[in-house]
Amino acid sequence: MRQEDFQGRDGGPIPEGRDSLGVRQRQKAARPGQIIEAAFAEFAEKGYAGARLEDVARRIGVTKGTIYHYFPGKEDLFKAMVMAHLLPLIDGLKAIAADEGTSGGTLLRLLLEQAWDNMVGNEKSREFVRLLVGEASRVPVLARFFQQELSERAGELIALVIRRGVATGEFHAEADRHLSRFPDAIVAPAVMACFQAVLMSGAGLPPPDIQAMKEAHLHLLLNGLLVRPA
Amino acid sequence: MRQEDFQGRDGGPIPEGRDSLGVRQRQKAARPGQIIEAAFAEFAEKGYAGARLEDVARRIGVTKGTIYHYFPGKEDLFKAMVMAHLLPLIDGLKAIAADEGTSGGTLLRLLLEQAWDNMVGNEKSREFVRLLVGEASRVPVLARFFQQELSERAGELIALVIRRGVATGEFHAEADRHLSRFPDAIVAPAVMACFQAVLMSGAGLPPPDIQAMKEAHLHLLLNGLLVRPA
Amino acid sequence: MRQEDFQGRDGGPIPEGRDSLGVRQRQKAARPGQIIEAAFAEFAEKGYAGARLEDVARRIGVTKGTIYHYFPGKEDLFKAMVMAHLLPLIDGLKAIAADEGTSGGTLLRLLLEQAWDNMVGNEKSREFVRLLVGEASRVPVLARFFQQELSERAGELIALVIRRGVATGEFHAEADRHLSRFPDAIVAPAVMACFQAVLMSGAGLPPPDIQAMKEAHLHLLLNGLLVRPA
Amino acid sequence: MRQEDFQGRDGGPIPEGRDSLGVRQRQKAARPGQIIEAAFAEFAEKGYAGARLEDVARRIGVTKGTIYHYFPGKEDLFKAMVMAHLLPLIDGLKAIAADEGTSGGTLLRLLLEQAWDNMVGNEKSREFVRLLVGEASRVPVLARFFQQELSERAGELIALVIRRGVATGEFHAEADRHLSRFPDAIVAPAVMACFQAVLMSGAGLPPPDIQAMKEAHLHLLLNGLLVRPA
DNA sequence: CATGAATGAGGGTTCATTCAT
DNA sequence: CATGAATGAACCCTCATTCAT
Repeated sequence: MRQEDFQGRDGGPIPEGRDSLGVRQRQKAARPGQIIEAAFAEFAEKGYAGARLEDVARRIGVTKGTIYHYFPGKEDLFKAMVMAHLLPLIDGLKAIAADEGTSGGTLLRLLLEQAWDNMVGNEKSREFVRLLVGEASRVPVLARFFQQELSERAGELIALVIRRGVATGEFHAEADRHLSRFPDAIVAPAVMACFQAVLMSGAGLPPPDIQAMKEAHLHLLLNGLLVRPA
Repeated sequence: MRQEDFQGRDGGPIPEGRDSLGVRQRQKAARPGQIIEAAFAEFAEKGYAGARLEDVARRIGVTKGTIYHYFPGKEDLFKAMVMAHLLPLIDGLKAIAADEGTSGGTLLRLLLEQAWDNMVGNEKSREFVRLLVGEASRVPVLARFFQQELSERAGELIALVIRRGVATGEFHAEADRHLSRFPDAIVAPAVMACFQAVLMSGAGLPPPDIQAMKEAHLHLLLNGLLVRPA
Repeated sequence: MRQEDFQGRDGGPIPEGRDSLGVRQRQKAARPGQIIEAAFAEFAEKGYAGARLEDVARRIGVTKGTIYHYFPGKEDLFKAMVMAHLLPLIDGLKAIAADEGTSGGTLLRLLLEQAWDNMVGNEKSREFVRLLVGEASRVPVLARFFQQELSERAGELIALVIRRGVATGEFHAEADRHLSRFPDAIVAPAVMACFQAVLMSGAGLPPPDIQAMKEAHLHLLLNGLLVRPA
Repeated sequence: MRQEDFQGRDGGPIPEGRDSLGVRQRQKAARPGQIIEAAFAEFAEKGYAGARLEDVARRIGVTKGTIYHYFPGKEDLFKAMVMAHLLPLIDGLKAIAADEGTSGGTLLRLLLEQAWDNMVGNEKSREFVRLLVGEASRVPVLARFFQQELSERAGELIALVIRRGVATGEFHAEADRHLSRFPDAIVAPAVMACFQAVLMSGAGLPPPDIQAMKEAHLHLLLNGLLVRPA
């Protein structure tokens, strides 16, 4: 895995093929999306190095060679897969950021709601978070993209939300001062929940109660632990 | 990697070789620890499937064969390496748990202090956290061990700390009710900080200010965001 | 590449498409020639096994499938390409052979002139000679064809020329006796020049002075080295 | 096949393993030579791209992997094989060049004698000549090495021989003037004979009479064709 | 104890060939 | 006629594992 230049397969998230076309045409248009989806499942299950392109192909009923019609190689497929999952998240962030006239508290709740729904809410996204943490940092171009386009952007958005809350008197000023250095602390419990769920699943144990975790997160975040903040 | 039965390499964390023995004897006693250390470095850098035993061997100036004198195979080495890192963490937890007569607030600070120092404080432990999340959950026996011996135990300890704080009036009662379902939320920012640091490193960017992050964590945890809790 | 039966693509050297036909018709008629030309370029550059039909196709702006409309497969294309280059050479030989009433010396000069012009004179033919030597002898049907239709025929022609020269007193009798066993020795320097030029090109060095080589060949051939032939 | 830096496996031509060592040791020392020999046979038969490393391995009763203990990859093996065959030829040239006090005629005979014996005399060397012409020029580093270390050196030696013959009055002065531009013309018939033999073999025809060819070469070279040189 | 030669089962990648459109 | 998606058989190369020394 080397860095190289890098082009996400743009377009919507995992294109699915139009219609009103011959069977062959429809299949062709759908292939990249199918492959990416299968690749995600395979990479999530086995990790980057452990995944076999032949298994990716088998998941969608084609042969290895077909993958090479659409992606130059394993690494490019991995990158494209990561990008296909990252772009919607970025769009989600942009959507919230565009939401101008809202109070800090509401915006925060919106942000966390989305974080829990998009990241923790379903098995696939949890696996994706794990994959990102586990493998993407070994692919410099992905690490950089993630850091700049998502992590940093999220940080700025959170900082903005906090500042707005402070301005309206909802949040206390100390929060701004501290969290501007570590805005991700705000969403950390959601990320943590991903791992916990993935781990329980890996251990063959029953999954945790995600709704309860989400509420715990919200409550802790807003109120903290101390009875009487100094 | 399949589950199979599993035996952690007995006791101490990464045995280092006693003394008052011939050089050969001392080397022999030190080997397992050396190998485990080298294995950690290799696994952290390349991931489980991407790591090569030959490279592990080269890191300590021996050849492949030597590793097979001490470990039955790659997977066993991986397990032993994970265990060697996990056991001290468990011991740390036990030590705190044994600390009976302390107030909730102090105990919490102690707990977090240890979490930041042991997990986020140095590059190696951050990498280990990433490795655990990224790979260990694919090894059921490790996932189970981690879940039962560390995660669950930590959860209980945190719950205990909270309950004690509530009992002494330091923490408000709501905290107990919520966090008993998601005690790891308490340490989530520390874990998050690991990823952030690993990711920045992977992206070739300067590392974040960990001390500031730690303070942000503490402050947020204790005070929350809201000015006046309803 | 196996021997199998073998059919040279009929007549003319690299058919080029007549005229007074629709564009489509003209294209269609021209295709085989285009393909053969592209195939030659590709085979010469990469060798038989290293050549890719897709690259052959790309050279003339069509796709792989098109080639299969005109040739049954890679090996057949190779054979056809070799034949297309061989046939004109054979015709050249026949033309000279038909030239009855000329002296040995003139005929010899004619022969060599043609050899240098057709084989050494331009990059493509030099590459073809190399290809023939390098690959065609691994295709029995081509080796046989070349041997019988060109090599042997050339041998006979040369022998004839020598005999005629001896008869007219131009060449000494010994020449006939010896060269009847190895008539190709006469043209060997021209072949050698091909390799030398190809090799210089492969080594990234400036090409040799072909005109000077040709003169050296002629002079050596006619006069030999010794001052006073016994 | 790319150029890259390049190191011939020095040493004698195809080392063969000493003795007075354990079986394993003896085998190990012999392996590179065995592999190179097998590789030559395979490359000669199939060409570079057509050769399979597995078949090379099978020829000496080992498996594919073994080859990779001794050579980094296919191309390196090819280069090493070519070098192993080239070096002795170069040494032969040097030996002749060192032969100071001999007349031009004798030296020339010596040179040609060696050329015929080393290049045309046995099947393997003929195949090697073909391989060199057919493939080596596609490997720039080999093309360059061959050109500089063998071709050029041979040219200089031949030029020297001619000049010496001219000085002693054996050869006429014209020869020097012409052949200094194309010294390889002197040995061209020997090279030609290689192809002819390889081709006959490829065509499944009986091999030519090499001794007669050699004599034809000698005679033609010394006396030329013309009865009375103008 | 340690070495490293050897194995052999893959896994990534290529490409001639087929065939529905 | 021409396309290019899809196949599948190889082929290069890797590497965990074994074992004679």
